[in-house]
Amino acid sequence: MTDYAIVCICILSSKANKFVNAQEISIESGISLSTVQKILKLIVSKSDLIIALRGANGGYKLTKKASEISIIDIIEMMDGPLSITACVDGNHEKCGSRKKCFLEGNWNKINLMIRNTLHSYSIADLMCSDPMSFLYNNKSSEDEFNIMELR
Amino acid sequence: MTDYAIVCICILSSKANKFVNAQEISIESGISLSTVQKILKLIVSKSDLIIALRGANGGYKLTKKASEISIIDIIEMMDGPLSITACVDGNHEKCGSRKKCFLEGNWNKINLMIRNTLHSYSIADLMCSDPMSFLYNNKSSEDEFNIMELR
DNA sequence: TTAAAGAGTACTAAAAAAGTACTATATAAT
DNA sequence: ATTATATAGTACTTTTTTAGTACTCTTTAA
Repeated sequence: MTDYAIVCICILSSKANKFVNAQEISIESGISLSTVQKILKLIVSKSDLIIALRGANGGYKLTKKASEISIIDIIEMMDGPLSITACVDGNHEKCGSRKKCFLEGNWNKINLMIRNTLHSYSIADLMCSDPMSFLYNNKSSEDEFNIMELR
Repeated sequence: MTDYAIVCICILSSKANKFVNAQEISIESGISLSTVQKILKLIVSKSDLIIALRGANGGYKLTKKASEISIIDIIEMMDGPLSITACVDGNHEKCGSRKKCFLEGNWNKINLMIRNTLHSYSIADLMCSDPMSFLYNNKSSEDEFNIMELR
């Protein structure tokens, strides 16, 4: 579902400033119409990333540029807060072996790093076919570091 | 399940060089005996991380030190290769909108970074209660960088 | 020889995810 | 105003995945 959401957003971003309806997105993406419809209305209701226009010639439109939408935004919008294990962050109550859990806050660190990674990638990065192009884009130095790590 | 696996491995590492049976681990962890049994035999069959001894006084023992077991090893042993989306790496056939998929190899980069993060953490790091202690441990410079990123 | 412990497999149940269908609401064009 | 078109919202069904359980077989130490 999150995959689909990202694909839909990519398509919308490739036709920015224009309302694109669910059927067009379905055809472009190969995702079934009903699924596209479901995902788009979900995104609209859960975020301000997309605005919708009803009625004839209606459709969906992104409110931000592709470079301003980070992967983590979409993932967390679809799946809720990122957490690898049950007892990350606020979820400590659900950890059955609470007192015995000596892992404590260490998961949080790992989690934070992964969030960081996902945060540093935008939809624009995903759509870009030149794997190195974001080296010379206007990205923060934090992001540049991550690129070094890729090797 | 992967959570459980990590907890079991942590317990084993706290009693290294000694065979610990499933029941002990169940009691220590709070995880039900049958689940502990299931996980441990799974780990034995899928990796060489743990060796088992049958019969009286039998049990399980780690083959490596906690600092030598990375989180990614356990996660990928339990869940298979890490991939956020369906069309990462070898999975390109399963991506329905293959030709239309303009995301191509970009997911792989993100994936690689996340693997990298998880690779840089060991069971020892997880068990360590001092959040900064791995700064002065014998870890690679690559890992040190990751710590910086945490702030 | 016996009791204890893991190995392997098959089955069941529960939870999550995905997909579908239907009704309501809004909008543009006529 | 009316109609056609498009999204909003919700409820339901199906499928898939995950988790948990039970049983039989094999190994090992006392």
